[in-house]
Formats: sequence, C-alpha cells, structure tokens
Amino acid sequence: MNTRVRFAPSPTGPLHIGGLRTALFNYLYAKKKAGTFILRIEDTDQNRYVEGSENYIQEALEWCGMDPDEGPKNGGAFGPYRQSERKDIYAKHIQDLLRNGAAYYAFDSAERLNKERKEAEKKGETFKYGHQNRLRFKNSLTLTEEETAKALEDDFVIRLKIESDQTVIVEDIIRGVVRVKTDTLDDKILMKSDGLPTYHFANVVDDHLMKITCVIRGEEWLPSLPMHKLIYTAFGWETPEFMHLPLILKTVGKGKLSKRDGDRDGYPVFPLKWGKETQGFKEMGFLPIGMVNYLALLGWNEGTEKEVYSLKELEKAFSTKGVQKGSARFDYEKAKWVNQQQLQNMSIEEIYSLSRTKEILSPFEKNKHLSLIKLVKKRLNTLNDIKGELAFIKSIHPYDKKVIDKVEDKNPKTILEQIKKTLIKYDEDDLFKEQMMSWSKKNGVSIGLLMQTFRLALVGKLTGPDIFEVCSVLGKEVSLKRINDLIEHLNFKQIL
RNA sequence: GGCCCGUUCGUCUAUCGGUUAGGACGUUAGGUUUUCAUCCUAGAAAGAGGGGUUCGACUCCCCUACGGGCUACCA
Repeated sequence: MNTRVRFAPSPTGPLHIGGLRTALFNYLYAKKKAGTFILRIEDTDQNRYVEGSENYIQEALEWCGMDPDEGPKNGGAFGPYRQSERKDIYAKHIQDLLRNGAAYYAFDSAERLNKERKEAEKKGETFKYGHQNRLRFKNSLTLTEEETAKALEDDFVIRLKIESDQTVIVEDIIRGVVRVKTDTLDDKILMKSDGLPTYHFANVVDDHLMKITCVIRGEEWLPSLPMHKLIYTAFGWETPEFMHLPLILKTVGKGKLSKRDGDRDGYPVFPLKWGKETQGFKEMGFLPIGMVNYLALLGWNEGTEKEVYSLKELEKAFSTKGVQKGSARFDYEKAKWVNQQQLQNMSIEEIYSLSRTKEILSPFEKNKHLSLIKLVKKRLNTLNDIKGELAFIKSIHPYDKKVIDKVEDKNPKTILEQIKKTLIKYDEDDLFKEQMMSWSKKNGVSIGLLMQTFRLALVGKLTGPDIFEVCSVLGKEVSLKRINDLIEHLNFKQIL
C-alpha cells in the first residue's frame, strides 16, 4: 500500500515552528517510504480564520523545500483539500452515524450547558455531556421522533454516542499501547450548529477518504485519540497508524514555546515574516536547511553522532525509531550553530545565489558582491551577519578610542606613510603584503603594531577579517584616502 | 480537580541489564591567528526520589515528586 501522510494545519495565523516540525516529520516519513505528502487545510472554524494564513503555510513549506505532493495549490486525486469545501462530504457521512445510532442530535443551548458546567465546577467536578447524564437533556434520545423533527428546524448539533463501561485500546508508534475507559470520555460534538464539522469528525472522515496510512501530529491530540478510534469503529473503518510528536517548549520557564518568547529574547519562532512586526527565520538570515536541520534534531536523532544533515540526508536517515518521547526546549544558540555549519558547507556562489544574500548586498556595487562574500564568509553564523561584517565599508567613524590610545604614541604616522608608499608602488596584493612584512622586520616595528595601525585606518576598530584582504576589497583609492584621513586625524589631535 | 503522556550534564541527545554513562550547543582554561571570529586541545557538568525484580539496573515493574498536554458548538 502506498504510504500517504498529511500535514493538516488550521489557517489561524502564521505557521509556528512547532507546526513546521510536524510538517517536517510528515515530509520525512513520506520521503523515506517513497510515499505521498499531503497538505490539508483545516478551516472549519470560521471565527478563527485569518486571511493569508493558507498562503503563508504553502510558502513556508516551499521555502523549506517541502512542497506538498497534494494540496490546495498543487491539486490531487483526493481533493478538495480545504475542509470548508468538503461540507457535502461530511453531511453525507454524518447520516451514516445517525442511522446506525452512533450519533444523535442534541438541542441544548450553549447557555444551558455553560450553566451546567459552572455548577459542576462549584462542586469541584467537571461537567461532561455523556452517558451519565445525556438522558437529562434535550436530544433525539429523549425526544420523540415528532419532537425531534420539530426541534431540527432550529439550531442543533450532532454528538457521538459513547457507550459506557468499555475500554478503548489505541496504539501510538512511539508510545505504544494506550488504554482509556470510555467512562472518562464525553459525547463529543461532531457537527456544529453552523453545519460545519468539528476537528475530530472532519479529521477522521478526511483521513479515511484521503487514504492516509499514518497520522503524524502533535502530542496535544493524544487525549482525543481514543475518541477518534471510536469514530473509525462507528463507521466500520480501519484505523491508520498514529504517531504523536512531543511538543516544543520555551527556552526557559514553563510551557510551550510562544511568539512572546521570541519577541522578548529576540529570536524567531516563525519560518517567514508575518506582517511588518514579526520576523521569520528567513529574515533573520537563516538558511532553510539551517532551520530544518535544527528542527529535525529537536525531537529526533539517528542514533549516531552526526548532527549536520542536508535535506536529502535527512530523508534517507529518518526513522520513527529515533523520534523522542519527551518534549524539548527550543535553543536558539544551537539553531545558530547548525545554521553556521550549513553556511560553511556552501560555496561562495551558492551563498550568493540566495535571494536573502542579494537583498543584504544590494547597497554595494554588484561587481564586488562575490569578493565581499569571500571576505566575510568564514565569520558568518547567519546571512544577516554580512551586514555587520561589512559595516566598515560605508563608514569607519568614529575611530575606536581604545585603539587610538594604544597606537598614538608609537609613531603611527611613520607606519602609515610607509603603508601608503608601499601601497602606491605595488599593484599585487601578495607583493604588497610581503613588502610591508619585511619593512616591519627591518625597522623593528612589531607586526602587531603595523597591523593594528593599518586596521585602525581602514576599519576604525580592532575587529574584522584579514586586513590585507580588506585593503584589497576596498581598493587602492579608498584605502589611501582612509590612511590620509587617519594621518590628518592624528595631526589634529596633536595640535589639541 | 479528572484523564493522558513524559523525566540522562544548564540545553539537545547516545545507551536498547554488565560502559571510566558517549557526542553536540553553551561554558571555563589553553593553543593557532596582526585583532575579533573561525579552527584545534583540554576541563567542569547528568541518570528526579523511594521501593521492588535481578548475581547485576539509567535501562524492566510499582509508588511519589516534578514537567507537559487535554478537559469548548478551537484546532
């Protein structure tokens, strides 16, 4: 049987990295088994629908290199892939459950139920609409056929009728067998009064109809798995396999990773930007594989010491055996390290081919772009680091006072004049460097002092790439000007 | 509260009854480098607690603690 898995997000905003990791594990599982990766949009809650989310999800997946085989954009033989477009399908299927007694109509108002809930809460109990009390309420179990028909003219919901005193046995690939007593379950709503299905119902129907072989989703769904199993059973359908992924927790403190954590600590929790305020991994200068590789490591490992993977390598190496049971904390430092490793594995040309790189390099002359990347590549953790590393090209002022102090009383002008003279005379970078080195040796000027003075002139501070390479990238003209500027600055200081 | 899931260095993790409990991020100390970064070397750092089972338990079982999730006409 062909392996088919699905990623089924709700379009309620940008895709969180927790969701993205679920997508990734679905994708990897599919690739590993040469199966089909499906995107299904679960837009059954119209109140929470956010414009642009679906597009965001699709773009995020594409950016990661995980374009779905089937989905709203790419089509497929099992569509439509938006649940809002499958209303008729749900309407037809709910009739089957109504007919065989697995589901029933319920007419209680939301107010009535809220009241019950509050009263139960007062007594320290949890209100459940189920076998204990369903006969107390207004539903097709307690009403006559005639009364029911009449009540159907107004709002109604359809509930799953869960039999008491039974044990549901479900199996999760990474957790094993889970047993739950039906007495602890309630008669979940399958169809809402707006005529749309709840997640639970739509999910089961679609997974069956789309021939999903393995349901891979977040751990938050584990508690409702027994109920889902009951729906499969009510239909007489075979259940797919299930795999519930551990959650991603905050870096520090309690609870799930949230957007607020990212805002507070300055790291992204979304792949792409959302609106003007929220930056994504892409905008922060991450490579898609940098982010994806880190996400894969968060909750999975191959059992070896390998940590840096290409997408293809992940596809090959992935196995459900290596999926973790416990939840993991998000660690931005490690994410940056993974990205750095990926970046260093790329050639200058590959780095240049990225749109984010071109964006960052746009203020500089095009014919210098490649040599600029070459200059700073080794120093990059993210693409965005290019900006900071190249800041000296635009401006080097003010000079770092500490360096001025250090160099000031050590004949900097003699050194600068010598650099100038040599730079004018020699056109070849290597030769220039060689000449300067031998000059410093001959005249008892320490190499350190020479370099620092030179660096002060060209960069204005003590950090940065190799100073001769910097000189070469800046060009003779600019370099000479900067040396003259520093000489003037020192003269001016002397007068004072 | 009830139900479900989980728990190895600060963090991500290896270990599938017998190991000096390994690796990575971070951190500390050295080294390389004109500087910073990179890179290299070394160090500190862990089996939640208590009971079993066993010749032997991080590994299997139970309890407790802690963490997480669910408990909506949200997903």
